[in-house]
Amino acid sequence: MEAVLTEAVALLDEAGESALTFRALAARLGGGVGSIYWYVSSKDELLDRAADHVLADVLRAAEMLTGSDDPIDDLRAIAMTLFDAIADRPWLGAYFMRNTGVQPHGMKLYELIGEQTLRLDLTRRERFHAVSAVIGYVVGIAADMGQQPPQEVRDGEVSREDYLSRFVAQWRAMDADQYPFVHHIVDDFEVHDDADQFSAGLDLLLAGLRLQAGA
Amino acid sequence: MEAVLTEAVALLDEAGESALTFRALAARLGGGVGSIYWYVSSKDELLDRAADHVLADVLRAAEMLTGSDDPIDDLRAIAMTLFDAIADRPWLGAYFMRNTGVQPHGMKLYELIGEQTLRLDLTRRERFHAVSAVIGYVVGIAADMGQQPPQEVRDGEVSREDYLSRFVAQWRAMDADQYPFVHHIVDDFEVHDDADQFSAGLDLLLAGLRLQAGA
DNA sequence: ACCTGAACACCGTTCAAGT
DNA sequence: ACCTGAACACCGTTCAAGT
Repeated sequence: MEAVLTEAVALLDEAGESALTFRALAARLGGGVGSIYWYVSSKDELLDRAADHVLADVLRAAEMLTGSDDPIDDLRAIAMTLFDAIADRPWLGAYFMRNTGVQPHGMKLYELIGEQTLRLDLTRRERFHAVSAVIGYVVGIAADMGQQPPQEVRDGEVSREDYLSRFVAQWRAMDADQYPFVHHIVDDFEVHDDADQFSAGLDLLLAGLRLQAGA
Repeated sequence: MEAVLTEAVALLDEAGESALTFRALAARLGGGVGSIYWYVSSKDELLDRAADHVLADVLRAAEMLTGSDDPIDDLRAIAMTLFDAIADRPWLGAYFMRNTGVQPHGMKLYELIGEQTLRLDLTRRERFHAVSAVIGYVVGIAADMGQQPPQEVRDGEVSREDYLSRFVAQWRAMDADQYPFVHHIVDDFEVHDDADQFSAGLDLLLAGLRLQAGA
Protein backbone atom coordinates (compact mmCIF):
# COMPACT_ATOMS: atom_id res chain seq x y z
CA MET A 1 0.00 0.00 0.00
CA GLU A 2 2.70 2.43 1.07
CA ALA A 3 4.68 1.59 -2.07
CA VAL A 4 1.63 2.09 -4.27
CA LEU A 5 1.12 5.61 -2.94
CA THR A 6 4.81 6.49 -3.06
CA GLU A 7 5.11 5.45 -6.69
CA ALA A 8 1.83 7.13 -7.58
CA VAL A 9 3.08 10.41 -6.12
CA ALA A 10 6.40 10.00 -7.94
CA LEU A 11 4.58 9.53 -11.23
CA LEU A 12 2.41 12.59 -10.59
CA ASP A 13 5.40 14.70 -9.64
CA GLU A 14 7.41 13.66 -12.65
CA ALA A 15 4.86 14.11 -15.36
CA GLY A 16 1.57 15.35 -14.00
CA GLU A 17 -1.86 13.90 -13.65
CA SER A 18 -2.10 12.44 -17.11
CA ALA A 19 0.97 10.29 -16.41
CA LEU A 20 -0.69 8.43 -13.56
CA THR A 21 -2.07 5.38 -15.23
CA PHE A 22 -2.83 2.00 -13.77
CA ARG A 23 -0.59 0.47 -16.40
CA ALA A 24 2.27 2.88 -15.76
CA LEU A 25 1.93 2.45 -12.03
CA ALA A 26 1.86 -1.34 -12.30
CA ALA A 27 4.97 -1.26 -14.47
CA ARG A 28 6.84 0.78 -11.86
CA LEU A 29 5.74 -1.55 -9.13
CA GLY A 30 6.80 -4.52 -11.24
CA GLY A 31 3.38 -6.12 -11.10
CA GLY A 32 0.15 -6.57 -13.02
CA VAL A 33 -2.49 -3.94 -13.63
CA GLY A 34 -5.13 -5.70 -11.60
CA SER A 35 -3.14 -5.90 -8.39
CA ILE A 36 -3.58 -2.19 -7.68
CA TYR A 37 -7.28 -2.83 -7.29
CA TRP A 38 -6.50 -4.85 -4.25
CA TYR A 39 -5.46 -1.65 -2.46
CA VAL A 40 -7.71 0.87 -4.06
CA SER A 41 -11.16 0.54 -5.57
CA SER A 42 -10.92 3.16 -8.31
CA LYS A 43 -8.67 5.74 -9.83
CA ASP A 44 -10.48 8.45 -7.94
CA GLU A 45 -9.66 6.78 -4.67
CA LEU A 46 -6.06 6.37 -5.77
CA LEU A 47 -5.80 10.10 -6.40
CA ASP A 48 -7.52 10.93 -3.12
CA ARG A 49 -5.12 8.72 -1.23
CA ALA A 50 -2.09 10.01 -3.10
CA ALA A 51 -3.12 13.57 -2.27
CA ASP A 52 -3.64 12.72 1.37
CA HIS A 53 -0.32 10.92 1.47
CA VAL A 54 1.36 14.17 0.51
CA LEU A 55 -0.77 16.18 2.92
CA ALA A 56 0.89 14.38 5.82
CA ASP A 57 4.02 16.47 5.32
CA VAL A 58 2.02 19.61 4.70
CA LEU A 59 0.16 19.08 7.94
CA ARG A 60 3.37 18.61 9.87
CA ALA A 61 4.81 21.81 8.39
CA ALA A 62 1.62 23.73 9.14
CA GLU A 63 1.51 22.50 12.74
CA MET A 64 5.04 23.74 13.28
CA LEU A 65 4.03 27.22 12.23
CA THR A 66 1.10 27.68 14.59
CA GLY A 67 1.05 28.71 18.19
CA SER A 68 1.90 32.38 17.88
CA ASP A 69 0.09 35.04 19.87
CA ASP A 70 -2.05 36.04 16.94
CA PRO A 71 -4.47 33.45 15.56
CA ILE A 72 -4.77 35.39 12.32
CA ASP A 73 -1.03 35.27 11.84
CA ASP A 74 -1.24 31.54 12.33
CA LEU A 75 -4.04 31.32 9.81
CA ARG A 76 -1.82 33.18 7.40
CA ALA A 77 1.08 30.83 7.97
CA ILE A 78 -1.07 27.75 7.39
CA ALA A 79 -2.56 29.15 4.20
CA MET A 80 0.91 29.98 2.91
CA THR A 81 2.06 26.45 3.61
CA LEU A 82 -0.87 25.07 1.66
CA PHE A 83 -0.13 27.43 -1.19
CA ASP A 84 3.49 26.34 -1.33
CA ALA A 85 2.48 22.71 -1.41
CA ILE A 86 0.20 23.23 -4.39
CA ALA A 87 2.74 25.42 -6.16
CA ASP A 88 5.18 22.52 -5.85
CA ARG A 89 2.65 19.96 -7.00
CA PRO A 90 0.04 21.40 -9.36
CA TRP A 91 -1.77 18.06 -9.50
CA LEU A 92 -2.61 18.48 -5.82
CA GLY A 93 -5.01 21.30 -6.61
CA ALA A 94 -7.76 19.09 -7.91
CA TYR A 95 -7.63 16.54 -5.09
CA PHE A 96 -6.84 18.91 -2.31
CA MET A 97 -8.84 18.57 0.87
CA ARG A 98 -11.75 16.68 -0.49
CA ASN A 99 -13.41 15.51 2.65
CA THR A 100 -14.13 12.12 1.24
CA GLY A 101 -13.52 9.97 4.26
CA VAL A 102 -10.24 8.65 2.90
CA GLN A 103 -8.34 11.87 3.56
CA PRO A 104 -7.46 11.88 7.25
CA HIS A 105 -4.70 14.46 6.89
CA GLY A 106 -6.99 16.73 4.93
CA MET A 107 -9.43 16.48 7.81
CA LYS A 108 -6.71 17.29 10.32
CA LEU A 109 -5.71 20.34 8.28
CA TYR A 110 -9.31 21.49 8.26
CA GLU A 111 -9.34 21.10 12.01
CA LEU A 112 -6.07 22.98 12.40
CA ILE A 113 -7.35 25.92 10.41
CA GLY A 114 -10.58 25.85 12.34
CA GLU A 115 -8.85 25.83 15.68
CA GLN A 116 -7.29 29.19 14.93
CA THR A 117 -10.76 30.66 14.57
CA LEU A 118 -11.69 29.24 17.98
CA ARG A 119 -9.25 31.77 19.38
CA LEU A 120 -11.11 34.64 17.73
CA ASP A 121 -14.16 36.40 19.04
CA LEU A 122 -16.63 35.11 16.48
CA THR A 123 -19.90 33.24 16.41
CA ARG A 124 -19.88 29.58 15.47
CA ARG A 125 -21.34 30.38 12.13
CA GLU A 126 -18.76 33.08 11.49
CA ARG A 127 -16.02 30.60 12.27
CA PHE A 128 -17.47 28.05 9.89
CA HIS A 129 -17.69 30.63 7.14
CA ALA A 130 -14.21 31.98 7.80
CA VAL A 131 -12.65 28.55 7.43
CA SER A 132 -14.60 27.84 4.25
CA ALA A 133 -13.49 31.16 2.83
CA VAL A 134 -9.82 30.62 3.54
CA ILE A 135 -9.83 27.12 2.08
CA GLY A 136 -11.89 28.21 -0.89
CA TYR A 137 -9.49 30.99 -1.61
CA VAL A 138 -6.44 28.73 -1.41
CA VAL A 139 -8.01 26.11 -3.63
CA GLY A 140 -9.15 28.71 -6.12
CA ILE A 141 -5.84 30.43 -6.60
CA ALA A 142 -4.16 27.06 -6.69
CA ALA A 143 -6.53 25.82 -9.38
CA ASP A 144 -5.84 28.93 -11.38
CA MET A 145 -2.12 28.40 -11.14
CA GLY A 146 -2.22 24.67 -11.61
CA GLN A 147 -4.06 25.08 -14.87
CA GLN A 148 -1.94 23.10 -17.14
CA PRO A 149 -0.44 25.24 -19.84
CA PRO A 150 -0.89 24.21 -23.45
CA GLN A 151 0.86 21.22 -24.90
CA GLU A 152 3.72 23.17 -26.46
CA VAL A 153 4.74 24.58 -23.09
CA ARG A 154 4.51 21.22 -21.37
CA ASP A 155 6.68 19.67 -24.06
CA GLY A 156 9.25 22.38 -23.57
CA GLU A 157 8.94 23.62 -27.13
CA VAL A 158 8.00 27.01 -25.77
CA SER A 159 9.33 28.34 -22.48
CA ARG A 160 7.05 29.63 -19.76
CA GLU A 161 8.40 33.12 -20.32
CA ASP A 162 7.66 33.04 -24.02
CA TYR A 163 4.21 31.74 -23.31
CA LEU A 164 3.53 34.49 -20.81
CA SER A 165 4.91 37.21 -23.06
CA ARG A 166 2.83 35.98 -25.98
CA PHE A 167 -0.10 36.32 -23.65
CA VAL A 168 0.93 39.82 -22.68
CA ALA A 169 1.31 40.80 -26.32
CA GLN A 170 -2.21 39.58 -26.98
CA TRP A 171 -3.52 41.73 -24.14
CA ARG A 172 -1.65 44.77 -25.38
CA ALA A 173 -3.15 44.30 -28.81
CA MET A 174 -6.68 44.58 -27.46
CA ASP A 175 -8.78 47.69 -27.99
CA ALA A 176 -7.84 50.18 -25.29
CA ASP A 177 -11.31 51.72 -25.21
CA GLN A 178 -13.03 48.42 -24.67
CA TYR A 179 -10.46 47.05 -22.27
CA PRO A 180 -9.21 49.91 -20.11
CA PHE A 181 -8.58 47.72 -17.10
CA VAL A 182 -6.66 45.10 -19.03
CA HIS A 183 -4.36 47.81 -20.34
CA HIS A 184 -4.16 49.34 -16.89
CA ILE A 185 -2.65 46.24 -15.31
CA VAL A 186 -0.86 44.53 -18.17
CA ASP A 187 2.55 45.76 -17.00
CA ASP A 188 1.95 44.41 -13.54
CA PHE A 189 0.70 41.18 -15.01
CA GLU A 190 3.87 40.82 -17.05
CA VAL A 191 6.14 40.82 -14.02
CA HIS A 192 3.75 39.32 -11.51
CA ASP A 193 4.75 36.66 -9.06
CA ASP A 194 2.20 34.00 -8.16
CA ALA A 195 3.18 33.91 -4.50
CA ASP A 196 2.86 37.70 -4.15
CA GLN A 197 -0.49 37.60 -5.81
CA PHE A 198 -1.68 34.89 -3.47
CA SER A 199 -0.32 36.68 -0.44
CA ALA A 200 -1.94 40.00 -1.30
CA GLY A 201 -5.39 38.46 -1.74
CA LEU A 202 -5.01 36.48 1.45
CA ASP A 203 -4.27 39.70 3.30
CA LEU A 204 -7.53 41.21 2.10
CA LEU A 205 -9.46 38.21 3.33
CA LEU A 206 -7.70 38.16 6.69
CA ALA A 207 -8.11 41.92 7.13
CA GLY A 208 -11.84 41.41 6.71
CA LEU A 209 -11.76 38.62 9.24
CA ARG A 210 -9.78 40.68 11.72
CA LEU A 211 -12.32 43.45 11.40
CA GLN A 212 -15.13 40.99 12.03
CA ALA A 213 -13.40 39.57 15.08
CA GLY A 214 -12.59 43.02 16.42
CA ALA A 215 -9.00 41.86 16.92
CA MET B 1 -20.38 25.82 -34.97
CA GLU B 2 -23.23 27.37 -33.02
CA ALA B 3 -25.03 24.03 -33.07
CA VAL B 4 -21.94 22.21 -31.90
CA LEU B 5 -21.65 24.43 -28.83
CA THR B 6 -25.36 24.38 -28.08
CA GLU B 7 -25.48 20.60 -28.12
CA ALA B 8 -22.25 20.36 -26.16
CA VAL B 9 -23.72 22.57 -23.45
CA ALA B 10 -26.94 20.54 -23.47
CA LEU B 11 -24.97 17.34 -22.98
CA LEU B 12 -22.99 18.89 -20.14
CA ASP B 13 -26.10 20.21 -18.45
CA GLU B 14 -27.94 16.93 -18.72
CA ALA B 15 -25.32 14.57 -17.48
CA GLY B 16 -22.15 16.36 -16.53
CA GLU B 17 -18.67 16.49 -17.87
CA SER B 18 -18.23 12.77 -18.36
CA ALA B 19 -21.20 12.72 -20.74
CA LEU B 20 -19.57 15.07 -23.23
CA THR B 21 -17.97 12.71 -25.67
CA PHE B 22 -17.10 13.26 -29.29
CA ARG B 23 -19.15 10.22 -30.14
CA ALA B 24 -22.16 11.31 -28.09
CA LEU B 25 -21.95 14.82 -29.49
CA ALA B 26 -21.68 13.56 -33.06
CA ALA B 27 -24.70 11.32 -32.53
CA ARG B 28 -26.76 14.28 -31.31
CA LEU B 29 -25.67 16.34 -34.25
CA GLY B 30 -26.47 13.47 -36.58
CA GLY B 31 -22.99 13.36 -38.06
CA GLY B 32 -19.69 11.56 -37.86
CA VAL B 33 -17.16 11.81 -35.07
CA GLY B 34 -14.51 13.44 -37.20
CA SER B 35 -16.61 16.39 -38.31
CA ILE B 36 -16.39 18.05 -34.91
CA TYR B 37 -12.69 18.43 -35.48
CA TRP B 38 -13.47 20.82 -38.26
CA TYR B 39 -14.74 23.32 -35.71
CA VAL B 40 -12.56 22.55 -32.76
CA SER B 41 -9.05 21.18 -32.56
CA SER B 42 -9.31 19.23 -29.32
CA LYS B 43 -11.61 18.33 -26.50
CA ASP B 44 -10.01 20.96 -24.32
CA GLU B 45 -10.88 23.62 -26.84
CA LEU B 46 -14.41 22.27 -27.08
CA LEU B 47 -14.82 22.64 -23.33
CA ASP B 48 -13.28 26.11 -23.36
CA ARG B 49 -15.63 27.23 -26.07
CA ALA B 50 -18.65 25.62 -24.43
CA ALA B 51 -17.83 27.42 -21.21
CA ASP B 52 -17.40 30.72 -22.98
CA HIS B 53 -20.64 30.18 -24.85
CA VAL B 54 -22.42 30.05 -21.54
CA LEU B 55 -20.48 33.01 -20.17
CA ALA B 56 -22.16 35.25 -22.74
CA ASP B 57 -25.37 35.18 -20.68
CA VAL B 58 -23.47 35.51 -17.44
CA LEU B 59 -21.71 38.57 -18.77
CA ARG B 60 -24.97 40.17 -19.83
CA ALA B 61 -26.49 39.54 -16.41
CA ALA B 62 -23.41 40.91 -14.67
CA GLU B 63 -23.36 44.04 -16.80
CA MET B 64 -26.96 44.75 -15.87
CA LEU B 65 -26.06 44.71 -12.21
CA THR B 66 -23.23 47.21 -12.29
CA GLY B 67 -23.37 51.00 -12.27
CA SER B 68 -24.35 51.61 -8.68
CA ASP B 69 -22.72 54.33 -6.60
CA ASP B 70 -20.53 51.88 -4.79
CA PRO B 71 -17.96 49.97 -6.83
CA ILE B 72 -17.62 47.37 -4.09
CA ASP B 73 -21.34 46.72 -4.19
CA ASP B 74 -20.97 46.20 -7.91
CA LEU B 75 -18.08 43.83 -7.35
CA ARG B 76 -20.30 41.92 -4.97
CA ALA B 77 -23.12 41.72 -7.50
CA ILE B 78 -20.83 40.44 -10.24
CA ALA B 79 -19.29 37.80 -7.97
CA MET B 80 -22.75 36.64 -6.95
CA THR B 81 -23.77 36.31 -10.56
CA LEU B 82 -20.71 34.18 -11.27
CA PHE B 83 -21.46 32.05 -8.26
CA ASP B 84 -25.03 31.45 -9.38
CA ALA B 85 -23.85 30.45 -12.83
CA ILE B 86 -21.49 27.83 -11.46
CA ALA B 87 -24.07 26.60 -8.96
CA ASP B 88 -26.39 26.00 -11.91
CA ARG B 89 -23.71 24.31 -13.97
CA PRO B 90 -21.10 22.55 -11.88
CA TRP B 91 -19.14 21.60 -14.99
CA LEU B 92 -18.43 25.30 -15.56
CA GLY B 93 -16.14 25.40 -12.53
CA ALA B 94 -13.24 23.70 -14.23
CA TYR B 95 -13.34 25.74 -17.43
CA PHE B 96 -14.36 29.00 -15.91
CA MET B 97 -12.47 32.06 -17.03
CA ARG B 98 -9.42 30.38 -18.37
CA ASN B 99 -7.86 33.18 -20.30
CA THR B 100 -6.90 30.97 -23.16
CA GLY B 101 -7.54 33.24 -26.08
CA VAL B 102 -10.70 31.41 -27.08
CA GLN B 103 -12.75 32.82 -24.24
CA PRO B 104 -13.76 36.35 -25.26
CA HIS B 105 -16.61 36.56 -22.76
CA GLY B 106 -14.36 35.39 -19.97
CA MET B 107 -12.02 38.18 -20.92
CA LYS B 108 -14.84 40.70 -20.88
CA LEU B 109 -15.91 39.51 -17.45
CA TYR B 110 -12.37 39.94 -16.22
CA GLU B 111 -12.44 43.45 -17.62
CA LEU B 112 -15.79 44.19 -16.01
CA ILE B 113 -14.58 43.12 -12.60
CA GLY B 114 -11.41 45.10 -13.08
CA GLU B 115 -13.26 48.25 -14.07
CA GLN B 116 -14.93 48.36 -10.68
CA THR B 117 -11.52 48.55 -9.06
CA LEU B 118 -10.64 51.49 -11.30
CA ARG B 119 -13.23 53.41 -9.32
CA LEU B 120 -11.45 52.66 -6.06
CA ASP B 121 -8.52 54.53 -4.63
CA LEU B 122 -5.91 51.83 -5.08
CA THR B 123 -2.55 51.39 -6.74
CA ARG B 124 -2.38 49.51 -10.03
CA ARG B 125 -0.86 46.56 -8.30
CA GLU B 126 -3.53 46.56 -5.62
CA ARG B 127 -6.18 46.56 -8.32
CA PHE B 128 -4.55 43.64 -10.08
CA HIS B 129 -4.35 41.70 -6.84
CA ALA B 130 -7.91 42.54 -5.84
CA VAL B 131 -9.29 41.20 -9.10
CA SER B 132 -7.21 38.03 -8.85
CA ALA B 133 -8.41 37.52 -5.31
CA VAL B 134 -12.09 37.88 -6.14
CA ILE B 135 -11.87 35.55 -9.11
CA GLY B 136 -9.74 33.09 -7.20
CA TYR B 137 -12.26 33.03 -4.41
CA VAL B 138 -15.21 32.48 -6.74
CA VAL B 139 -13.44 29.71 -8.61
CA GLY B 140 -12.32 28.06 -5.39
CA ILE B 141 -15.69 27.92 -3.72
CA ALA B 142 -17.24 26.86 -6.99
CA ALA B 143 -14.72 24.04 -7.40
CA ASP B 144 -15.47 22.91 -3.88
CA MET B 145 -19.17 22.85 -4.56
CA GLY B 146 -18.91 21.38 -8.02
CA GLN B 147 -17.00 18.42 -6.72
CA GLN B 148 -18.98 15.60 -8.05
CA PRO B 149 -20.48 13.55 -5.28
CA PRO B 150 -19.85 9.81 -5.28
CA GLN B 151 -21.45 7.51 -7.80
CA GLU B 152 -24.33 6.41 -5.58
CA VAL B 153 -25.51 10.00 -5.18
CA ARG B 154 -25.21 10.74 -8.87
CA ASP B 155 -27.23 7.64 -9.68
CA GLY B 156 -29.93 8.74 -7.28
CA GLU B 157 -29.55 5.66 -5.12
CA VAL B 158 -28.81 7.93 -2.19
CA SER B 159 -30.31 11.39 -1.84
CA ARG B 160 -28.17 14.46 -1.28
CA GLU B 161 -29.65 14.80 2.19
CA ASP B 162 -28.77 11.25 3.15
CA TYR B 163 -25.29 11.75 1.79
CA LEU B 164 -24.81 14.93 3.79
CA SER B 165 -26.23 13.43 6.95
CA ARG B 166 -24.00 10.38 6.62
CA PHE B 167 -21.16 12.84 6.41
CA VAL B 168 -22.37 14.67 9.48
CA ALA B 169 -22.67 11.43 11.39
CA GLN B 170 -19.09 10.62 10.50
CA TRP B 171 -17.96 13.97 11.83
CA ARG B 172 -19.91 13.53 15.03
CA ALA B 173 -18.29 10.16 15.56
CA MET B 174 -14.81 11.66 15.59
CA ASP B 175 -12.83 12.10 18.78
CA ALA B 176 -13.97 15.33 20.43
CA ASP B 177 -10.57 15.95 22.00
CA GLN B 178 -8.72 15.66 18.74
CA TYR B 179 -11.30 17.51 16.67
CA PRO B 180 -12.76 20.28 18.81
CA PHE B 181 -13.39 22.57 15.86
CA VAL B 182 -15.14 19.93 13.79
CA HIS B 183 -17.50 19.31 16.69
CA HIS B 184 -17.89 23.02 17.22
CA ILE B 185 -19.30 23.64 13.77
CA VAL B 186 -20.94 20.36 12.84
CA ASP B 187 -24.43 21.66 13.62
CA ASP B 188 -23.88 24.67 11.37
CA PHE B 189 -22.46 22.44 8.69
CA GLU B 190 -25.52 20.23 8.82
CA VAL B 191 -27.89 23.04 7.91
CA HIS B 192 -25.52 25.17 5.85
CA ASP B 193 -26.49 26.76 2.57
CA ASP B 194 -23.85 27.01 -0.13
CA ALA B 195 -24.94 30.47 -1.23
CA ASP B 196 -24.80 31.84 2.32
CA GLN B 197 -21.39 30.35 2.77
CA PHE B 198 -20.17 31.93 -0.41
CA SER B 199 -21.70 35.26 0.44
CA ALA B 200 -20.20 35.39 3.93
CA GLY B 201 -16.68 34.72 2.68
CA LEU B 202 -17.07 37.24 -0.10
CA ASP B 203 -18.03 39.84 2.49
CA LEU B 204 -14.80 39.23 4.37
CA LEU B 205 -12.76 39.70 1.21
CA LEU B 206 -14.64 42.83 0.21
CA ALA B 207 -14.41 44.28 3.71
CA GLY B 208 -10.65 43.91 3.46
CA LEU B 209 -10.69 45.59 0.09
CA ARG B 210 -12.84 48.43 1.34
CA LEU B 211 -10.41 48.97 4.17
CA GLN B 212 -7.51 49.05 1.74
CA ALA B 213 -9.27 51.53 -0.51
CA GLY B 214 -10.26 53.69 2.43
CA ALA B 215 -13.79 53.75 1.04
C1' DA C 1 -4.62 -13.05 1.30
C1' DC C 2 -2.66 -11.30 -2.63
C1' DC C 3 -1.42 -11.20 -7.48
C1' DT C 4 -1.73 -11.91 -12.80
C1' DG C 5 -2.87 -10.39 -17.40
C1' DA C 6 -6.15 -11.13 -21.03
C1' DA C 7 -10.47 -9.18 -22.22
C1' DC C 8 -14.14 -5.61 -22.35
C1' DA C 9 -16.09 -1.38 -23.16
C1' DC C 10 -14.94 2.60 -23.72
C1' DC C 11 -12.00 7.09 -24.93
C1' DG C 12 -9.68 11.23 -28.09
C1' DT C 13 -7.51 11.77 -32.34
C1' DT C 14 -6.05 10.94 -37.17
C1' DC C 15 -6.68 10.43 -41.90
C1' DA C 16 -7.71 8.68 -46.49
C1' DA C 17 -11.68 9.11 -48.84
C1' DG C 18 -15.72 11.23 -50.14
C1' DT C 19 -19.13 15.50 -51.55
C1' DA D 1 -15.15 23.90 -47.71
C1' DC D 2 -17.06 20.51 -45.06
C1' DC D 3 -18.10 15.79 -43.73
C1' DT D 4 -17.52 10.51 -43.03
C1' DG D 5 -16.26 6.50 -40.30
C1' DA D 6 -12.81 2.99 -39.92
C1' DA D 7 -8.55 2.58 -37.56
C1' DC D 8 -5.08 3.56 -33.94
C1' DA D 9 -3.33 4.03 -29.57
C1' DC D 10 -4.66 4.47 -25.62
C1' DC D 11 -7.77 4.31 -21.11
C1' DG D 12 -10.18 2.26 -16.33
C1' DT D 13 -12.18 -1.80 -14.78
C1' DT D 14 -13.42 -6.76 -14.38
C1' DC D 15 -12.57 -11.42 -13.58
C1' DA D 16 -11.29 -16.24 -14.02
C1' DA D 17 -7.26 -18.17 -12.82
C1' DG D 18 -3.32 -18.68 -10.29
C1' DT D 19 -0.06 -18.75 -5.69
